[in-house]
Parts: sequence; C-alpha cells; structure tokens
Amino acid sequence: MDFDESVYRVLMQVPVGNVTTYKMIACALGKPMSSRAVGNALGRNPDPDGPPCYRVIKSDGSLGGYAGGVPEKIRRLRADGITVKDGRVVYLEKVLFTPKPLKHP
DNA sequence: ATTGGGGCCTCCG
DNA sequence: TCGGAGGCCCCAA
Repeated sequence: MDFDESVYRVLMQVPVGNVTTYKMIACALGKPMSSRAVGNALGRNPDPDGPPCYRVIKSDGSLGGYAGGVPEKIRRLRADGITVKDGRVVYLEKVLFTPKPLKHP
C-alpha cells in the first residue's frame, strides 16, 4: 500500500461533522513528521467526491489549503454542520476527531 | 502576528 | 542514480 492510499484510509475514519489535522493523520500513520507530505497526498487526490479532504485542517485551527479552493472547503464544512468564521473552525474542541493508528500500515 | 528552520514525499533535470 | 525544489505543514522564537 502506498503513502497516498494510507492517508485516504485514515481520512475515512473522520465522521461527518468532525475534522482532523494534517499532523494527526501523520501520527496515525506512525510518521509524526510527515504532515507536509500528508498535505501533498490530499492535494493529489484524484476524486473530489471521494475522500473528504476538506475535513482536514492545520493543527493551529486555521483551514489550510484545498485543491478546489478554500471557499469550496468552507462550503463543504458548513454543509457538514461545522461553523467556520474568519478562516477558522469555531468550537474546535467539539468537532476535532483523533484518528486511530492503522492496523495495516 | 511574523519568521526562520526543519523533516517527509515527489517530481524533474 | 543523485541532487535540488517545492508543497493543502509544524514548531519554537
């Protein structure tokens, strides 16, 4: 299994209405220092309606980037019931999800 | 709020 | 094969 696929696999754990961070995904992969590489993987995602890349934000609470444009990222988050204000997720503590490590890394 | 430095993965010359 | 650049980042000043 290649790097990109493992990233998508972890991403599938994030429930509707929640978000996670590039960092947390990297940790779940057992590679705590690969957060930037995780961003790359998401950016290469072939199917916009596949893995919910918009549910991934930066560890400081700001949104980070999005291949489809940040405004689109915001729309999708709101469609999930998440409140976004001034480029940040509000009530982050309530919606932040911590993915579990993969059993098949 | 800014900034500089660092590590991971890929692509390209 | 090897080196350098850059990206949906992170963290400590």
